[in-house]
Amino acid sequence: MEDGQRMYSQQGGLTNMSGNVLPQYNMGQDEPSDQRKQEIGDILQQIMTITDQSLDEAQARKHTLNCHRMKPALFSVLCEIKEKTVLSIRNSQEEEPPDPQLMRLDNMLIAEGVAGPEKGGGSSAAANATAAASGGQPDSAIEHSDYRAKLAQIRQIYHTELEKYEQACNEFTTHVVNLLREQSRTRPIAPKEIERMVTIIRKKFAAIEMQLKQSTCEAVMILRSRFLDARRKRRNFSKQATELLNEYFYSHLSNPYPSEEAKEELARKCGITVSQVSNWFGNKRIRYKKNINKAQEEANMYAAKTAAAAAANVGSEGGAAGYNVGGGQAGMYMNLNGGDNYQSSDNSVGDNVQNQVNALRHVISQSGGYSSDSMHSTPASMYEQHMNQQITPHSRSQNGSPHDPKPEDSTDSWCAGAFMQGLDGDGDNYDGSSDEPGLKRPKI
DNA sequence: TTCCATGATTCTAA
DNA sequence: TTAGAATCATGGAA
Repeated sequence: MEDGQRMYSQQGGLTNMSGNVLPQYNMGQDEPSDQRKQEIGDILQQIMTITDQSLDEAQARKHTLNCHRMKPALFSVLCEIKEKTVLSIRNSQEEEPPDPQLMRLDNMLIAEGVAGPEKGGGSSAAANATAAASGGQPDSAIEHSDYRAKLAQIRQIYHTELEKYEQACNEFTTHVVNLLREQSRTRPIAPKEIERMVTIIRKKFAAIEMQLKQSTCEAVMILRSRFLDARRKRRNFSKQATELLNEYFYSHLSNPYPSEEAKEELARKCGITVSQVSNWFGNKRIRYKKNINKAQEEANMYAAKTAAAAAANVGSEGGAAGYNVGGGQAGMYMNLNGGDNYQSSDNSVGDNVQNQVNALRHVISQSGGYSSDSMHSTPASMYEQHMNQQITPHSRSQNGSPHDPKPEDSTDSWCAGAFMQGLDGDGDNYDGSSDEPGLKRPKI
């Protein structure tokens, strides 16, 4: 109230804090100046001591003050002072830009389908996420619905809490505004000051809102990692898929790097993604090298299996059917040498093709298909000759990846020479890869 | 419960 | 960009 006392100018008029003379309110021009001073001094004194009085006394005093004829003038002065103060505070608090962290949280919640419009939000986000992670696995639908349900639960909790928060914020703001308006009857409170108070309250509540959003984001992240993390949802490939992959691998043992087309074909046949095919071959190569003894057993098994399958196929179709082994797993295996399935991209011939050819020769000769001699006068013989010329260690795949194993070192890196000797028994190291695109094993 | 197989990921090098 | 290597994490058999 020191300020109030300073409001008196030495000239006897009311001044504001800047020392400007304030307008003379209806104080009665005929009253002596000393008396006016005395009255205002009394009012100020009463205001100063009002807090020392009992509640009843204060109420009575308040009423008296409210009815005092000088009250409006004094109130105006105090309002002006307050306005100046509030302005200075407000000027120091410029409009702040939106909190970037809050914006990030908002964006993420919208992207995840938790915030924003319900229509398709959570479910479509879940669908996209699961579709991306599942790679078309059959059980993805179950996990998708699970994920969707959990996401919907999070969404519901988030919206409930947000509603509570908004309600609490509004209630508290209304309460404070009403309180300030009530108080504005007895003390100068400018509307701008009330606005500022509302802003402060909302800012405080915004911190709570941020926590809510952050917690929700964390929950969504945990949900995603739990449901969509591929490692957690690893499933072994079907037996048939593994068989197909192994057949391809062991038939291309000297150069087990399927081209993109071959990968796509394998992926399609195995019901997995191209990435999974790539992963499988990556793992297979490294694990084959690490445990070559076991791998040899496996390779022998596949070679025998393939030869048997081919023999059965040829036998069932009669000798004239010859090399048409395009159907079935064995067919795929054999077709690697020039059939329809895998040859088109890299023209590589199966490493153990010699075994197969020998087996086929044996079976076909027994079934009267053709003799060893007859082969030399048929297109098959040309193919055979071609293959026999391909004794160069290994070919690179046709797509020419910079990391394709070089012919010189691929044998070493794969120990394929020794392994193929184990398979062939004749040390042929049969690769049969062709640099001539489009050379296909003709049907006999 | 333990151990092994296996699919996926990450990092590094070429 | 791809392959190799190491590693992680899970599934499944013993």
